Amino acid sequence: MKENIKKYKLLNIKLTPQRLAILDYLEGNTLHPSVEQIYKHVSRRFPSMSYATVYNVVNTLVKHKVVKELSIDPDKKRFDPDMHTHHHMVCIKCKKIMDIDIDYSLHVPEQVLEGFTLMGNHIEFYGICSDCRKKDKN
Amino acid sequence: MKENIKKYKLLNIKLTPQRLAILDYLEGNTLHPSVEQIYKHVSRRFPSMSYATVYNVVNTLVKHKVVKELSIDPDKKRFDPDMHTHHHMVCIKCKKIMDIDIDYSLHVPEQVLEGFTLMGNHIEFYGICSDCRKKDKN
DNA sequence: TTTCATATTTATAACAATTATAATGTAATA
DNA sequence: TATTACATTATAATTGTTATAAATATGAAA
Repeated sequence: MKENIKKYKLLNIKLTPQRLAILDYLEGNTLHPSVEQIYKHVSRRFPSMSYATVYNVVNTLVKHKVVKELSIDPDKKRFDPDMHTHHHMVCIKCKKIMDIDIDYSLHVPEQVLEGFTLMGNHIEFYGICSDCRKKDKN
Repeated sequence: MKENIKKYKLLNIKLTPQRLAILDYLEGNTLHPSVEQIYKHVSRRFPSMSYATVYNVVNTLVKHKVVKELSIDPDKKRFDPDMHTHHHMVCIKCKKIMDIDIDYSLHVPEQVLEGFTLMGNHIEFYGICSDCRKKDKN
């Protein structure tokens, strides 16, 4: 995608085929993939790709605020290319993560903050997705 | 604490000194400690305590819904003995986690859920705590 | 273009958090 | 107090992630 080439130019970091492939995979991706999933996908067309590169690239993208690191899944980091404020719905069975694009304005009173400087919030809704619900009936 | 002895009896699991020591440490604890912190504290009075035991006990407590596992800190699991619905404020610098006891009633419309069965939610407020803010000024 | 300094990729080692295993020890019950 | 199932312990194994260092590729300048 040409858009992603521009994106890298704007970041003033070197544009490598590996970086482009990873950003292309992430762009518009709502699966909230882990490093493993990114590696598995991208290495199909890019057999020389190493896990280290995926970690490097993904960490670079996070540092440059192009991608968000999610700590919803306690076992592994997952990544979200959608940088605008939104929330997530997580299935406690299959760990699927879905976007929730609702604006909840959450206020925290000064006396609760006690000097804490608020920068944002993230809501995790949890429950069981319809797929897992169906499987349960067996 | 006698309360915690009762708690174990109610769970119908064996009451061991290790389990009691860990639950005693967690009870009323608002530090959201990691396994390492639990180990370090409890092993002071209990030198034979092993990391494996802390993991075992803590996982048992989570399974029996006496303690909650938090995946706020991407690097390690942290634990919260407060089982009533509440939220957290996390410092992005020092990873301190503080409780937020405000009831936000968050509604998700049916057409967004698409068959997902909601069981609860958890809000993570993030920012910089007053301690870290002070240190920054140096 | 070609050259060059620097950043990136790669393979692999190291590390940290967590789980699995197997031997030993202990709590609850009869 | 003897039995038995379950817990603890030490340690090995596993998994996710970061660090290292050599080889390579990129972007910019000549």
